[in-house]
Amino acid sequence: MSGYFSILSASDNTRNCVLHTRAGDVLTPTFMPDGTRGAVKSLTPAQVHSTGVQTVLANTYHLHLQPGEKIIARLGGLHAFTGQSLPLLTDSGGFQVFSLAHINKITEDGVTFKDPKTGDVIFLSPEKSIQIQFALGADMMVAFDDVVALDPKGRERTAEAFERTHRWLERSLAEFKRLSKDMKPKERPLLFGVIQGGLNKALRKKSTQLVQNFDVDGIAIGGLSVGETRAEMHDMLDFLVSLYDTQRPHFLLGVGDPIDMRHGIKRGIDMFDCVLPTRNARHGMAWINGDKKIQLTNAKFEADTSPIDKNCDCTTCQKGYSRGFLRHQFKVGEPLAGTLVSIHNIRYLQRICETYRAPIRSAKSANI
RNA sequence: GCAGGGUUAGUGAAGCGGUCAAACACGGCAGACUGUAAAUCUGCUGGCUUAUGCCUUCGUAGGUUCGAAUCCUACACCCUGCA
Repeated sequence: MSGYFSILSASDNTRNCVLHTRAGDVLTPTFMPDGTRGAVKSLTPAQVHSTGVQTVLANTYHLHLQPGEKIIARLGGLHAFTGQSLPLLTDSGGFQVFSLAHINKITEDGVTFKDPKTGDVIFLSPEKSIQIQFALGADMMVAFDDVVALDPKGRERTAEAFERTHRWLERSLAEFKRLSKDMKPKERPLLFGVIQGGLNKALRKKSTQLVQNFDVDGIAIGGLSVGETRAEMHDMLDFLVSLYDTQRPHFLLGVGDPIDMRHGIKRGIDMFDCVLPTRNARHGMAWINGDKKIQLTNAKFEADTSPIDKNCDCTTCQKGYSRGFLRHQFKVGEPLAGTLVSIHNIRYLQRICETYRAPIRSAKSANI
């Protein structure tokens, strides 16, 4: 924790900070799109950049499986490989333990996966995950955690996953320190530990304290947006806000609905990542002013000449692509439609973050 | 001209006496999607209406039968051989 994180201002629990990564500074609050396999689906790095995004995610599990970190390292590391100069954050693969749950075995040592496509059996552990993330060349990393669903079956495992996540964090951090010990402070990546505990507040509180007792650079909140109701998620964010170490960044994993982001930002969250803006874009959904959603594939847009949102400053809306055009491209299966709406949706989320950044800064400078 | 095959809902295509308003696919309409096994998945898709209801449909017109998309006859159109 040596000067990599600066708080510019804070108003109530909404924060305006700068995260200094080895690949550049990131202003928060910020939304980071998911480029799971090395690309934000359907977008070029330049298109991603056009949305004002400052960081892109990639996934340890998926890239390990294909093409493998050795190939990526040979191709120059994640930045050169993906053509993305922005700071890159890799997720640990912990979420895949959860999302691919029916094809894995979890032991204390780690997790055994079977690739649903190739049948390849692979093993992931806290050490392995960190090693892969180093090999990939990530600027920010996430410790390998144990995520559980919030359905009845998952809830039975909440305590177990909670405890294991902390044991795994200890191992993740040890491996992280081992692999970064020869790096200069400004050259080393940042590591986020993950809070778990399901919807159990006592466990969540304990988890927050335990994770923050470790020498991790950032706090990630995991295990939310995995099937709970919006009220349950918001309630947990309300509960956690007073428990965070304010001197470290707070990263809410997997949340990217506008309403949830606004709720999170007001409760101390600095960073978000989510597949929602891009996945839903490919499925024809666009957010418009007021956090409302429109389904561009709907017949009513057939002859609609207006852009997705006339108040939007994204390149898709600025270039005047009409709803009617986008609907047509969706109906004929043209990938361009998903691309154009992905740009719009990511920009929409990024603009939400900017609206929470700007007022705080201007308020502060006004006070000065 | 002769012989054979075919004509089914928006399209393609099953069905070959009752359990057929008619499989399935596509198309159409709508919904879902929150650390991406996701350009995916789900529902509806003759009409009226929402009921274990009625009505109209399987090229056209007749017929057989308690009952026909399914059998018979004629006609129309299409395809393939032989002339």
